[in-house]
Amino acid sequence: MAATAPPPGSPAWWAARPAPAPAGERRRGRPSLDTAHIVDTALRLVDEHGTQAFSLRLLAEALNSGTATLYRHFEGKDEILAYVVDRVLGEAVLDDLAERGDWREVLTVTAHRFHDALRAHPHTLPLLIAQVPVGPHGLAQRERVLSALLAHGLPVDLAARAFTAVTHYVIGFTAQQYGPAAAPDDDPRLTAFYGGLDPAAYPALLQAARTLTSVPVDEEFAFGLGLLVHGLGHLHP
Amino acid sequence: MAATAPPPGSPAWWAARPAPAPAGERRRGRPSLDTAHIVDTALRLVDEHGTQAFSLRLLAEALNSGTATLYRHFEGKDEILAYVVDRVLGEAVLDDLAERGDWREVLTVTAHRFHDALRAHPHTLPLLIAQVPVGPHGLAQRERVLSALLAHGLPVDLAARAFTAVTHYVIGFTAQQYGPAAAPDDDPRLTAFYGGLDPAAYPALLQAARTLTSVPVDEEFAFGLGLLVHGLGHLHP
DNA sequence: ACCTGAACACCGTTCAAGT
DNA sequence: ACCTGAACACCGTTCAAGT
Repeated sequence: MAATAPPPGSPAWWAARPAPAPAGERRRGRPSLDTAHIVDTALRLVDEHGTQAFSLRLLAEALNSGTATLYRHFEGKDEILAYVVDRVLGEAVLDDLAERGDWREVLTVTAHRFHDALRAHPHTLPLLIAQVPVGPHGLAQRERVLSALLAHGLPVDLAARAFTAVTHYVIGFTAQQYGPAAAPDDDPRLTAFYGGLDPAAYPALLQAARTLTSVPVDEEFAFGLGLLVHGLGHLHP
Repeated sequence: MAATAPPPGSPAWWAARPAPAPAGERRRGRPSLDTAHIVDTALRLVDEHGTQAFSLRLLAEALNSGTATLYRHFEGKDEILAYVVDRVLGEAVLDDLAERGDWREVLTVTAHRFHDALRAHPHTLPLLIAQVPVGPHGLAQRERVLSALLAHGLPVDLAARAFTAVTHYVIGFTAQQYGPAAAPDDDPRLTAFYGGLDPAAYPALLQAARTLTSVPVDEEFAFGLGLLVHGLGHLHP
């Protein structure tokens, strides 16, 4: 009867959490450590040291506690990381969307804000990918954006699909551009890498690389986003 | 002088590899294990057990060898996983792109093939996100697609940005839809999850969820892709 | 009742000892 | 010269012993 336990971060897993909406404290009365403080500290450590170097021992030490104590607040490392990802999504929530001029503006502003939030925490991107963003903050973001799109007259099916297309684009773009392995734009090693390729073997790629490296990344982000918004405008003026 | 070592999978790291183009064997003469066989086995294990459960001890056992032996072929776990990701990208390479009717078809076919390749190996998605796909197969894919787009008359700057926008969309979409934490479309727990949300707190989200769950995922993928291609057509007829 | 040191079974990586 | 068992310093997680 009891199927395999759902992986932390999946919808089924979040559904089993105490309360989807508020943060507050959880689990066994009023423990000595605040859960929000644990998540904040975990995010700071992931930002500073990366996912690889993040460990419960490191987290416990930063909290002046022991690893065993963490298990009184969370089920384990995966649960902590699921809350870290949701915390990052919380930074993408905008509450003035309804005041925007039209649905195009809502979508564009949402994408840029989401982009900024993810960019601020590049080491969390591989974690975000492994999860469906349906934690409390993820749901809040989705509700606000969809609500604003509907308020501006976009049909519900278009609004839903537009949200999916835009957020997926933002995640993919940010991950590739600012992910853990990405090089800075002006990294001489990147230039050296392309310069070291055989022009006979990669003619189109090298031609494109010359064009791309001269274009600011923000413009490239806006370009793809513009394609999506523009294409959508063709379906609903 | 010597900066910190570049992370495996980054452009700088790939640049330091022996040869960007061919596969073949590498490192210290002719070792007892074929590197391609190691990578194939590693991919199989990641597919079967997930990134989390994959370990060098598991890999060594599957190869009837010891973990120390693996270090005679690769620098470590990260390097093996970088090659695993590039191997998956190899499954997305198409070689009949030049025969397509126009650049729209090239882009659409590329996206679907990429989507299929990633979907076949969902556990590699978090790894792909952590990397810039500039291994041998990644470069081959990029070169072929760009070359076909140029051959069909797309200006080089549009071709480059279109490739980026489409691949990033595919990665983001596939990760969210088929990633390790994603639930199957028809998972009753997903329905239960949305059904358990407070309709007063999430009116727009629930309205959208009803629409979305009745739409096949493939159609949703095609929808976003269509937006990108259509938007691009507005810039270059 | 609540907390946690110390142990458990792992992990990636190294290296001296084998052949 | 090449290979690898066994060790090293970790890791996430558990639980009996402390307060």
